Parts: sequence; C-alpha cells; structure tokens
Amino acid sequence: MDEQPRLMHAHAAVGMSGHPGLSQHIPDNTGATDGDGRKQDIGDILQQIMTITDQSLDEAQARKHALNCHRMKPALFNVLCEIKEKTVLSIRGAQEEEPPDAQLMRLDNMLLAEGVSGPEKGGGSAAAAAAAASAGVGADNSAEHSDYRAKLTQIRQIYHTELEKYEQACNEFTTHVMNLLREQSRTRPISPKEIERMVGIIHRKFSSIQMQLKQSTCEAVMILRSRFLDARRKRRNFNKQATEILNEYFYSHLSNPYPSEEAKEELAKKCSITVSQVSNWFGNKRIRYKKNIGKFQEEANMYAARTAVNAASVSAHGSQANSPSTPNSAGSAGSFNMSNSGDLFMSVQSLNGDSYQGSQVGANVQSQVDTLRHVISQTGGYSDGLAANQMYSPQGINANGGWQDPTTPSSVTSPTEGPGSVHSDTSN
DNA sequence: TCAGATGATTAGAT
DNA sequence: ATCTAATCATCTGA
Repeated sequence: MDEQPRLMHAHAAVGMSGHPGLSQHIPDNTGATDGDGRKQDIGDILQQIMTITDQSLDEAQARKHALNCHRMKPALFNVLCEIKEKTVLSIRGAQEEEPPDAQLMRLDNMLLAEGVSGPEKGGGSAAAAAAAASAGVGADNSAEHSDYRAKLTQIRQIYHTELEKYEQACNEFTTHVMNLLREQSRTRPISPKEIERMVGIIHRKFSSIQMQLKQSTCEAVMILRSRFLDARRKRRNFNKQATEILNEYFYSHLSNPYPSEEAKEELAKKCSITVSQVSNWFGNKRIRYKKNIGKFQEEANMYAARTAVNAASVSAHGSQANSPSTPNSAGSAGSFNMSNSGDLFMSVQSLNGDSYQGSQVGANVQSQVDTLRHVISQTGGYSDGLAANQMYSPQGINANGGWQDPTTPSSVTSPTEGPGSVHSDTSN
C-alpha cells in the first residue's frame, strides 16, 4: 500500500517534461533512429528512475516537512490564500449571486398544490377531489377518481425516492469534495471560503438536477391531470331521475326558465350533479326548446300533466296544498315556488284547448287536467280571472325570441289568440 | 353504422 | 357573471 504513492510520484517525475535530469533523455522520434541509440536512451531513463531511491523520496518528504514547520509558513500561506481569494472573487464576482429562481419556485408551488410535495395525506386527494368537484364527477366516477389518486401517489413516491437519492448523493459528494479540499489545503492555498464556494457550486449543480426532477414530475402530473380531465370531458348522460327533475322544473317555469342560484343548487343536489351542470342543462334546454318548440310540445305537455297530477295528489292529502314550496310530488322539484305555476296553468290550457294536438298524451292526461282544474279551484291558488287574463304565451317566449319576464305577463300574445296559438309557434 | 340526442365548451353580447 | 348561439364530442337506440 505504501508503494503506490511512490510509484505515482515516480511516474509523475517521468512525465515532467521540464525535469532537468530527464528531459534530455526522453527519446526523440524524429531524432536518432538507430536501435543502439534508442536502447541507450531507455537505459538512461531506467537509470534515472532507479536513482529515485527511497532515500531521495525521504529527503523530499523531510524537506517538505521542514517547509511546513517553517515559522513563516502560516503567514505566507495566509497571504497566498488571500491573494487567491481576491483573484477568484474578482473573476467570479459577476457570476455569483444568481437571482432567486422563479421557475423553481413555480415548480415547487405547483408540486405543493398538486399534493406531490406537500404533507402525505390530504394534499393529493384534496387536489384530486377538487379536480373531481370542478369536473362534476359524481359518485359513479369514483373509480376514475381513485385511479387518479393512485397514479398521483405513484408519482409522489417516485418523486420522493428520487429526491432522497439526489440529496444523499449530493451530501456524499459534498463530504467527499470537502475532505479532499481539506486534505489539499495542507499543500496548496485553499481557504475555507473557497471550500464553502465549492460546496455551493456542488449544491447548485445538484439543485439543477433536482429541478429537472421537479420539472419531469410536474409534467407527469400535468399529463395525468389532462388525462383525468379528458375522462371528465367524456360525458355521460344524466340519469333518468335527474333529467326528469330538471324537466319538471323547466316546464313548470316555462315563462321564465332561469333558476336562481339557490334553485340551481337545490336542483344540483337533487340530481347529484354540479351547479354548473345545471346551468349547462338549462342553457341547452332553453336554446333547444326555443329552436324547436314543436318538438318539445309533447314533452312540455307530459310534464305539465305530471306536475298537475302531483299537485292534485298533494292537495288530496290536504297537507301542503297551499304551501308555496311544494308544488310537486316527492322526489321532484318539490321546493320550487308556486308563484311560477302560472306556467303550469298555461300548459294545462294548451292541453285542454280545442286545438291541442298532443294526441299521444291521450285521454288520461285530459282527466288529469280536469283534476288539476279542480284542484286549482279548490286550493284557490289561481282564480279564473288569472287563468283568463294572465295568459302566458304557450312557450313563454316573446316576439323577440326571448323569454318573457315572469313578472310582466305576456303582452305579446294576441288577446284574440287563445291557447290555440300553440300551433303558430310550433311550426318549426 | 348512423342519425339524433345530449352534455360540455367556446366566443361574443349584455 | 350570466346568457345565447354555435359547435364539438360522445352517447344511444334503431
């Protein structure tokens, strides 16, 4: 083991072109080409190597030791360090002090927001839950949700493992370099500041690697998220009950099918969908209804009849007949305000009119309508005067193609036109 | 497979 | 912010 450094020193000495004793003996390829000359040279070199004896090495060591122990050595060493420090500072001064990395901060924030770098539980699932909520993903999509969570956890684990690995490697390398520099500082001027700077450089290098890790983690999360959101975009029809609840509300508020925020929330709760889905639904419904009233007339009649029957049954039970909050049966939009039931009456009128064409609805609907009329007269909710004078246009749409203001009964519908005016609007 | 239905998205208006 | 109108993308039933 002790031989190795000595051999290395010997080799180093051979390689030193400036060595006074050797340089003249290094064979010159361009020079003497005769074999004897070359042999002679090699012999000389070998001779030189052989003369590097243990004794001369010991001598060198002793000389080094003497220098190290020289009383002026620390002072001179410090001066050298100082000079070096100043030189290095003047050279590197401009490069130092990088501005705080905005991109790194962005990445950190994002990883924290996505729950990758935050606390173990909650962050990720919260982000997923938020994504699910904003996406309107209901209970039936919980499988996708848990899949998303599982993948996010996977990413999180990989991220933390890699991060730990990098940190460990960074620490190991830093320690190694520090030890090396401390060792070397005995033979060449290396100030603690320089070591510190070197450590900083190493840390920067490793943090740039960490940034790459963070970046790729962010990318992975983004890809996962976009896939999840794509899955969200993959629409599913609302279930039958939800559609019925929405339709009931729509047709019982036909003159003004604009549910308030509270109504939207209530509908959303009843239908197990989000408020924005309710808004979407009403937006679509309004536009599609308006575009083709004829097509929806049958549906309108059906829901009007159903609502009528519901109202009748509620009345028959005599419990909540006058309650403004329960115009419909249980399971339907029971809390919608009765003040809008003018629409209902309108629909009934259209059903009952001579010109009614909804033959599919049939005689049973007719009887329901009769029941409703009876109910209405019984409950006193709507006088005949209201029925006769506060007639909404059948579809609640005014001449401008907009919906009538429910507070201002139709002045568009011609008084000469009765319920039969349905047909003029259902032509499209 | 295809046409129609339907939920979501988008741009523009208010 | 909410609405309309147009459009997209997918679902659904024949």
